[in-house]
Amino acid sequence: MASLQEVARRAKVSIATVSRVLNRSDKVVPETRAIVEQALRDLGYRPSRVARRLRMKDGRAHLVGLIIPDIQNPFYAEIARGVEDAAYAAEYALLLCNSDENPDKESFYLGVMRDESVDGIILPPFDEADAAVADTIKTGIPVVCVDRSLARARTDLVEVDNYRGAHEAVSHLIARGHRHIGLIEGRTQVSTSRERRRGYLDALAEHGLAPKKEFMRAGDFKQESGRILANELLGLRKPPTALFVCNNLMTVGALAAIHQRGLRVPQEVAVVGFDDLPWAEALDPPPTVVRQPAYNVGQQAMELLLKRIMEPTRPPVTVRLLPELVIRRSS
Amino acid sequence: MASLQEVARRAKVSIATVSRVLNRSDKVVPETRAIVEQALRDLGYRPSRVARRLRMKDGRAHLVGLIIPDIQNPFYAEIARGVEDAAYAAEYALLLCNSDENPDKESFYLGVMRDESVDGIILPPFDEADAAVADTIKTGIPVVCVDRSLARARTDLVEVDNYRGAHEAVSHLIARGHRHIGLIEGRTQVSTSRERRRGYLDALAEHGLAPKKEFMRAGDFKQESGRILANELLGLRKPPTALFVCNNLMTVGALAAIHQRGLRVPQEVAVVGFDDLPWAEALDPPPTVVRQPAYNVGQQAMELLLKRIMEPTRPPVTVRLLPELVIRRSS
DNA sequence: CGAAAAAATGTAAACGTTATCACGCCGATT
DNA sequence: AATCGGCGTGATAACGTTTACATTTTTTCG
Repeated sequence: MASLQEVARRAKVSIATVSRVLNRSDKVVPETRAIVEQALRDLGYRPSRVARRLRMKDGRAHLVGLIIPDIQNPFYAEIARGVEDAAYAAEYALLLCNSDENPDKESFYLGVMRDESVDGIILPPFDEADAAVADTIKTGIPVVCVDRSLARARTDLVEVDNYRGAHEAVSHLIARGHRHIGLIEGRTQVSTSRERRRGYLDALAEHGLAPKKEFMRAGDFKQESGRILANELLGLRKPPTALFVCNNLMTVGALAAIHQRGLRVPQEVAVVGFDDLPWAEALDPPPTVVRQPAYNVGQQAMELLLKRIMEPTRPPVTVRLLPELVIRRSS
Repeated sequence: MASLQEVARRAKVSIATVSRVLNRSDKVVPETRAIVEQALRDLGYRPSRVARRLRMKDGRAHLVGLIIPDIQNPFYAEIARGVEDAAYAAEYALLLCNSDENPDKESFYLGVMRDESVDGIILPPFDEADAAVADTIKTGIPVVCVDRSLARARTDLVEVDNYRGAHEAVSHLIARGHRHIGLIEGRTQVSTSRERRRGYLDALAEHGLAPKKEFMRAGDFKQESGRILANELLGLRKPPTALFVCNNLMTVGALAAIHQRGLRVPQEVAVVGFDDLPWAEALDPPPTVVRQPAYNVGQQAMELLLKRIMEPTRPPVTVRLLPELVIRRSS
């Protein structure tokens, strides 16, 4: 509440001097410095981030934005934690928003972030052609993409090797003797979905298995669609003996569908999911999954963003992290 | 990026006029209004929230802070969603931070929020005596407490009837025939913990059961402590036949401990947890829990905060929501 | 000792808004 | 005809910082 003005008055110096002792920039003679510091303490002065941000050019707001589809999805919650911890370590605050995979919300929040003059933004773009994000990048705000990539713009990117994860998962099922493997994928506009599908197809092909159209279903990443699609697949005349489900929520939905049909896992139908689940060990059965290093994704994204803020012209880099197949009892 | 200045120049009017057409306050003659609006569009003008916030007195930043212990805890994630949705509906942005139940982090973020001149703050206080929160309230920033209450300060509060929830849970176990019921509670400085313990004790007393010290253990709300304490209880010479576990993470930990010991649920040991779990249905077994209306807590907190922002002198209110006993297969 | 150089401090502009006040113009009132 | 109100607008002072520049004080040294 106390402003520079008041501190200056109390210390009987000019506001410039106070500002100087605060920013330890120019030299201030020890005596005055002491006086000013005393006044600072007496008044419990705290600089206004708002005024500071208005005055200064880019990159020193110590505020970054994070837009994620849904904080209730543990995958994104884990990313968020990674970002947050790295931000806190660098004394940055975080403006966190849920886009709900809704372009309008994403747009709204991108606008807010521009208008708040954040130092940078971290997000998984809605899809490869995300126009709102492209526009934001044009304004010059540093953007780091996580999880999903953007087709046109060249930004820093932290992604996971989705192809490899899917390939390993499906190879694992094949190694377990499965020949009829169903695929439940997410929205196909999203780059990760397509990579996972490629991994699935290639793994099949490498083992001389022909993909079947009717075994491949696309959902929307949500639990309910996992349930519905698993039901469809298991309701076929010749159903698959194994399911590869392309994200965490849909995996839970698929398991629910399987339970509902009274099928035993993995004896009657095996399941491998993408994304680990926080309480996987307590699930029935604990599912085999492709675990993404989500915390690292967030952490590295924040570190990349900090680097870019410091050095805006640095050429964009892509960090590709490796997923890990965690074999539990559903396969 | 375009400022009022530039718009004014292009429309050949003063910045005051531009500001007027933006804030539709004073009258502007239709002709000039049209010209200005055209200029606004041409330049793609967006007002700077930062400048606006600096200039205006309290309550119009359209920015509120939310501090929660851990976004990875589904209970808080659900609260956060409730807050976020209500905020978005009112076109407020959210500054979200994790305190990790760490007073220093909480303090840091409270500071950030002061310095950002947020319109208000929503949080579960660290404990009843939370000094950092008390100080923040003194500065005049509207604060709404959720989940936990504050001893001294009189703030708006959205809480859940913890006593009742615990009472119902334990009564349910007693009705199922249990006479030896263990309690795994959280940090006892937190008001909710004590209320839940009261509910436990009263339910026992009402059925003529004497509480046993050795059946009551206090943890720190985290999964690991649930595991450890459940192990302690089940390792007693005469172990309890049922466990009442006072939050979600500790419930998962307790279930893990039980599995590890090879005990069958609910035949050998029954469990009732506090807080619902998002994938309860997929857990083994699906646990009986006291479900808190976390989404509503968040939503109502945000609405209360908005009211207070509009009317700062309104007397504080307490909203008490009812939990619901969801009986599944662990009891 | 005095002038120049160096160091410390002060002044004021700028950041992008909102809001108060003053100004000019026009029709209406005495 | 002089005055008054009202209305639309423009100038300008905040808000709380940082910083370029101006000014004052101190130090250096011939």
